[in-house]
Amino acid sequence: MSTKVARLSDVARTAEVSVATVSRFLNNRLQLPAETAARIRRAVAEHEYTPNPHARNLSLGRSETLALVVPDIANPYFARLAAAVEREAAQQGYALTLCASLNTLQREREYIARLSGSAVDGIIFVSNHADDGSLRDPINASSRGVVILDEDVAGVIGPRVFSDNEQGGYLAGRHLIEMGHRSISFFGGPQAMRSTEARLAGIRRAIAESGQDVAIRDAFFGAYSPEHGRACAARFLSSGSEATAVLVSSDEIMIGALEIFRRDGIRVPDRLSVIGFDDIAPFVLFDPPLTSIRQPVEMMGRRAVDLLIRGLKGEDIDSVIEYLPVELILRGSVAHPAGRKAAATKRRSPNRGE
Amino acid sequence: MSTKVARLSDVARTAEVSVATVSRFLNNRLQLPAETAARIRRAVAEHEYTPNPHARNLSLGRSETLALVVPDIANPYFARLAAAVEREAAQQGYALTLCASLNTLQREREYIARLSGSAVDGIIFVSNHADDGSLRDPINASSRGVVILDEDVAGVIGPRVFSDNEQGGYLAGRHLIEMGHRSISFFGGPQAMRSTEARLAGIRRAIAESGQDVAIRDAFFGAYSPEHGRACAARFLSSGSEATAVLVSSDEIMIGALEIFRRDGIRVPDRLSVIGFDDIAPFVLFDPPLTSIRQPVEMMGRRAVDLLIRGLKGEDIDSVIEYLPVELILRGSVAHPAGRKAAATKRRSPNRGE
DNA sequence: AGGCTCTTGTAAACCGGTTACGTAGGACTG
DNA sequence: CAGTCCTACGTAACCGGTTTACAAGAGCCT
Repeated sequence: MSTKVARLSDVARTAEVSVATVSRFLNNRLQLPAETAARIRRAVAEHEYTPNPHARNLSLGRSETLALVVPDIANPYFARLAAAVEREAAQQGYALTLCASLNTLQREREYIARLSGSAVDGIIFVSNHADDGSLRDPINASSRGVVILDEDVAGVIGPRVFSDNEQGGYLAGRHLIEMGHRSISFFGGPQAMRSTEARLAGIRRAIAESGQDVAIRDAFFGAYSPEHGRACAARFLSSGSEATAVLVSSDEIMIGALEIFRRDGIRVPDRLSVIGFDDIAPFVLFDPPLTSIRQPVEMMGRRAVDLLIRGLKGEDIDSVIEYLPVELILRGSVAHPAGRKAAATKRRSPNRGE
Repeated sequence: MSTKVARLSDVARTAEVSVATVSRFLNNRLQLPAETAARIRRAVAEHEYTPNPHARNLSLGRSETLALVVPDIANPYFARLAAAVEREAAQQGYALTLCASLNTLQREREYIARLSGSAVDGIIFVSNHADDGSLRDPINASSRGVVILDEDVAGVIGPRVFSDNEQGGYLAGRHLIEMGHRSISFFGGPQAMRSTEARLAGIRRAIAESGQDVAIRDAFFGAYSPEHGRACAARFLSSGSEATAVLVSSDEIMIGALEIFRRDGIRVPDRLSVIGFDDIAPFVLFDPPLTSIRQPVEMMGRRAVDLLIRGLKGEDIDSVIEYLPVELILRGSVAHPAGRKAAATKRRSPNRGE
């Protein structure tokens, strides 16, 4: 066991050629006669040579590494996103550096600054709150490729990948209206965020399209968190809302809201219908199984990586915006509103609403 | 906006000193008279200089980066672990590279090999299956620091951090026995794994300690996956098992098992008591809320990082093994076995078993 | 004045790759 | 036979930091 790890020059000496020859040969930038090639290969094997990545990075000016900035990987939604990103990155030969921003502007900016240096080749940026502009500038100043994923950061020049939130709101709204609801509540994310606005707009489109007299009552906005969900539910109940159904804008909010509804004995869907958004948590096993809009999380992760890498390779992707398709998963948490006929309460999804 | 990013030599020239002076000054390895220091600081600011990380890494031979090898980040258990690891690493000034092994030996070995080069300073290794020895050798050959986390890899020389699985099995077993169960089933993880063996041993200890005549019936072993959970439940049911309670060895297995139990109308806990392990999923909201052994996931992640970094700093940590304390969270999925008195069916945890 | 130690700084050698440019020798060409 | 091309490599200049070895001048002592 040698104490020292082999360098390129060791291999070159053993193979009796120059370092340039070895380097170019190993990087397939040079054809060599079989005999020389064999000598090099033998020397590589003998020394158990692997190129030093730091040297390689410095020399090439890149590291074949991407960074993912995400509010919190413990959150199952971001965990899934991260898994998809990692998979696609690995497949394309890139490593992935994970950066948890904990949803604070300060840490987001820190990461942007650090990564912009040239620690990584590109950045996938997922934020979870409205930007006051102090994110836009550092991102645009970054010399690296950046793709915005999942939630918009206004004013950033560069590609974006979202799920089709508007369509999600629309599908949810249409379903509720079809089921007979005429007064719908909305437990939303932060008010200033695009995802929130888009989902609300989708509900409105569904309402307009239905031609029915449907009202959105008690729309609450706040963080994508169980706390906010609890607060929504509490305010909803104490307001004596007349809404018969509620669209809950994320799994996290849902978890908090259900806790309160359950505590207060609000039966779902008998007394109140609920429809979720994200569909990451094992909602099949909830009581009742939750009808939900499913976000195309895997696809989002993969598309973001793919775009980023294409950008690194020189393609012009700055103006790409993608809206990936959501899906309505029918389970048991939406029924006809109380007081109406309870026929056909149970329906099954044609796709895979287990 | 300069097209070129500033280098150390640019700063040096502007400050009218040599690069060495700037470098040492910036790394606090040199006291300078106020006037010179100010000149350098001014030059740094003017050029918006940040050291090139690749060059720094090459020169220093380290990258202040750790790697986390984990079967699958989409799995909430590993997601939580990853979050804890990232947080602690960030706090100590290290970046984190994420590597998903997808639980395949091949990818695990690939990662070990790649990372051993010197891409990262240290590795936290989490596997999820029994090793046939082909992991042990590359890990031991690695020039980097490695800490084994969560699941043992036999024969590896180095520090380890586990949860106290034996104690988890014991707490679960004791609880079931106290509730009156005399025939207990075990839906385990892979048979050859330490975590599985330890949990089983814990149940046995509880049985021995109780002095009662308690039997472990229908112990099934397999992957930590919903599929395995479904299979366990199906075999359990078709075998007409006499067990009145089952210890389910992970959230994932639980999710699969509950699916089958629910489908077949097995009421929990009336007909069958279940107790989980991990307690990551939002089991509070399940029907019924699940009693579970909670693993100290955050602590595990942080301890692993802390150990690793201490090792990198030269401390001798090779023989450290830590077993972090688990906790029994009482909720509603364990009752007295059918046929017995149903008194005191509901109990609350003294800690925080909400 | 000569010899010391500090202070402040420099020049140059690393770290370990990649690559632009060059060249020696043989084959082919007109 | 000179000119040209191709093969098969070698030399040395990068990439951008850190650090060792060393020096010039200042202050101080004897």
